[in-house]
Amino acid sequence: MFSTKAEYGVRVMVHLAREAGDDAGDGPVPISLGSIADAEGLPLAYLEHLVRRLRNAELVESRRGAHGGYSLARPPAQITMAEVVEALEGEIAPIECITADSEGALVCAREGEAPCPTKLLWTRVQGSIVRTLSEMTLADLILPLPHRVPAPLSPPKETLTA
Amino acid sequence: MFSTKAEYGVRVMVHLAREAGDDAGDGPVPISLGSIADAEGLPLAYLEHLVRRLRNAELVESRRGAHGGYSLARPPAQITMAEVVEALEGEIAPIECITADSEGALVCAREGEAPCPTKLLWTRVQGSIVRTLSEMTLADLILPLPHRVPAPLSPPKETLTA
DNA sequence: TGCGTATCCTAGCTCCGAGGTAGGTATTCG
DNA sequence: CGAATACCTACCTCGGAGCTAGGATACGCA
Repeated sequence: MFSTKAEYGVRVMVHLAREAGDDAGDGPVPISLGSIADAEGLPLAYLEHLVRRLRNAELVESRRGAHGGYSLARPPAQITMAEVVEALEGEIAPIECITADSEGALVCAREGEAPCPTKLLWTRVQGSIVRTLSEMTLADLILPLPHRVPAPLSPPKETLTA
Repeated sequence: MFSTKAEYGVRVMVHLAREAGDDAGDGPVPISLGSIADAEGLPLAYLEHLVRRLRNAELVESRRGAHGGYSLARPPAQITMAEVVEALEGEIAPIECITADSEGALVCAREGEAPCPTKLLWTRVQGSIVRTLSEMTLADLILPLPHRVPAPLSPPKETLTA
């Protein structure tokens, strides 16, 4: 479904949000990737690749050199998880057929031919994923909130164990 | 995200639902996989693998021999897309960490250790996917319904083009 | 000024699963 | 019987996930 890119990357973002050093006049104190890799038990060299994507998406900022590191580019509440996952995984589409045009409308690739009969299904799935990710921000993840929202997630009745 | 297994398999199911021969006293007239492969432009040998999963999940029934083939095991309205996708793809989980226990509750693997800080996120995504799939049945896909439901899927404002 | 610590960049490596092929056997109809 | 079909097992190939390696560049500090 999602790869470890999303998992690791989200963990990095959460780590940055939690450990955010106080802003010392000159921007927030950056956190080195090494310390994050250590704390999370993830391979540093691999995280470097992931964090690059986050930087390209302007979700984190970096300071090079000694005592350098990364910090969030915006307050956690202004970073949606859709942005984060998108930056890490690329465009979110349940199957190839569904993609998004320049205006954000969902379209079926192979337009012109017979549109895939199952378009409706994948469109809905895509929509529900993107909506769910868009509704959450980094701020929602920095605290271990047990029951923050009243009843947003009714646990699926049948989870369909294979 | 989802593989072609889901795509092809769903198309087979839709095809079966659409072409469903009249019940001729002795159960519905089965449709050969070959004709489906032809009509959909998909490789027959590969479909055989997929349809096996559908059969194991008791979503289709088969008749062997000449004039044999497959037919739906239940009326389309009683087959949820969650069942279909689950049969084809295996358990639906956005990342490894999230799985479902015997009672259908969502749990984080590596329980006991520090639970993944991002559990809340993946749990919600999983929930929204499963819910969406569970709310649709095969019957919803057999007609090209342009706007059947009033406003179930508000198109995501930003589709986040990479 | 030079050393240590970081980010940055490019290249490559390995392994596994997706996606498909091949070829056989069993079953049923005409 | 023989054609058509489902059923089963084994195999192949290729691309991407998930790393690793090694350097170049930038910054802080003694």
